[in-house]
Amino acid sequence: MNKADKVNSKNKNKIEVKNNILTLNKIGNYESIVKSNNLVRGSYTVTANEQKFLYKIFEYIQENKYETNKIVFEFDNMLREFKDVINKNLTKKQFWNMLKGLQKKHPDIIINGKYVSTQWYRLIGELDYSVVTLELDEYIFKYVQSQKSNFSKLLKSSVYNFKTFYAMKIYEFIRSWANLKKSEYITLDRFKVELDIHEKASYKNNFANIRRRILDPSVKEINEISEFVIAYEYSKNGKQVTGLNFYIRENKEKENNVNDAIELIKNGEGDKLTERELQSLLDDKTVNDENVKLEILTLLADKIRSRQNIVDVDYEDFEDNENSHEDKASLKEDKTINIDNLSIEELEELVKDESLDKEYKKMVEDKLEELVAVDILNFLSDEEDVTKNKYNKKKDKPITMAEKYKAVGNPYDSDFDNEIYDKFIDYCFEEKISFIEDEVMRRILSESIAITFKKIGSDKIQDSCYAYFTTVFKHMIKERYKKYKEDEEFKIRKEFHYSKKDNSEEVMKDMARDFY
DNA sequence: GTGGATAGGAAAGTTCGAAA
DNA sequence: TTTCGAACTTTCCTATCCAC
Repeated sequence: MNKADKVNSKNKNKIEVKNNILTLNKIGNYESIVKSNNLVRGSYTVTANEQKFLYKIFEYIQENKYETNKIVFEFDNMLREFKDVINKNLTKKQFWNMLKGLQKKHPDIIINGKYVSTQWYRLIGELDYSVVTLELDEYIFKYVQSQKSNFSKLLKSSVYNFKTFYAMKIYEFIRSWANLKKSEYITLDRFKVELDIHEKASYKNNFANIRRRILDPSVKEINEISEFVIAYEYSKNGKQVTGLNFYIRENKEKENNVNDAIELIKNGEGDKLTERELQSLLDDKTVNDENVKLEILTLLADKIRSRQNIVDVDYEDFEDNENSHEDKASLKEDKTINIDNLSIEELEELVKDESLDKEYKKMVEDKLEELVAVDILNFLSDEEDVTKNKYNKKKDKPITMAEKYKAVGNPYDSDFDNEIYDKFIDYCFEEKISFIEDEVMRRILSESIAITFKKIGSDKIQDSCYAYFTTVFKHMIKERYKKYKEDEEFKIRKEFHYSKKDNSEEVMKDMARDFY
């Protein structure tokens, strides 16, 4: 046993002895905070730090077995303890302002089955940073002080580690259900009320925002930090989301994983851990061994260093490479003809020249493709400039569906020309390009191609039309690639498709569509 | 004070399903 | 079957928070 282990072991003994003394003296549960479900299911919003302060007050009441709702504490002591749980510096002035700010907030708590608006506490005393007295609302005090029935136990190791208020609040819901059930249904309306978002414009008729900003981040945080693994799904009435089903199980793996990981590090096998696992260990407050922490940091630094040297050769063709632009620029200088000022006809002549340098020829072809694309756009638009999205302009009133379909056509229209569309798909596949398929795009494509055929009908224009769409879709692919490159799902899909080892046309088409 | 992260609001765009 | 409004999703901009 090395020195650090001895120190840790000694500390561990100290903690055990302390806990035993507390248990014997029935002083209280030092691992959790208890909160009435009437408070848990109340309707209120506070900031994450304010919620942590409230937890601190509740903890204070329960540890010191308060009998009255006047809570007295030394300002400096409370500030020190509070700074420990929020993990950041806070000046006395900031802490005082937070106390005053929280006083002004009005939670709706459940009293006799009904929501009643109240305030958390009244702040008694002067601004001298000495002793502070908080006079809690009598019901709030009762809901925290008395622990007879209908209470939820909140683990300190979870609540003090959450970063967002919504994660804390949803964790409280889960805690209030978890003793009884593996899943729980809550109506969306009630969920909104309890999170106090029912009157906020961005959540009122916007379930996507609730998912994106509340549900998904909170579930992620709860799964990473708390003793639960949760998931949710939503139920609908027609199109309208009406309720949420939460699925809950205990995260037994979490504790085991941490212990296993520490064991690996101690055995000198820490490099088997991923960057994410190491980061998670570093953030884990249960990891106290300074030697282990140092080793985690070293491993993490190595991982990051090695990652930065990796070149993604598979996809570099898609990259916008600064150097390649410089190469092209220098290439241009070597030539006597500057292609920037040439017309389509001149470029078409030039591209026929077989003596051209291969790279220079590619430049000429690209330029030609670009000019043809613009030409086709102008041709298709007649007088209007279709490169500008007419629906992006701000309007006094929103465009109706009738107006929209009048402009781009109704995709359910029976005149929709599937034959031309299918030809285009084949062309895309042969050229190894893919595209986003949706109703409006489908219609625009079909119409554009049809107009081109009808007006000119020559093979040349047909090729130019394809060339234009190729340009557009290559651009779309490039944009999507940038997003996908950072996306874990992309890697998983890639592995999945390669593992299929099926190169049939159908599978390849599906694959292309999936990727882009 | 500054800059990055997060939350909120608004508007454009998409999808679904009810009604004609 | 067609039309089109309601609900949902995505995107962009601004405000606020928070760490340095």
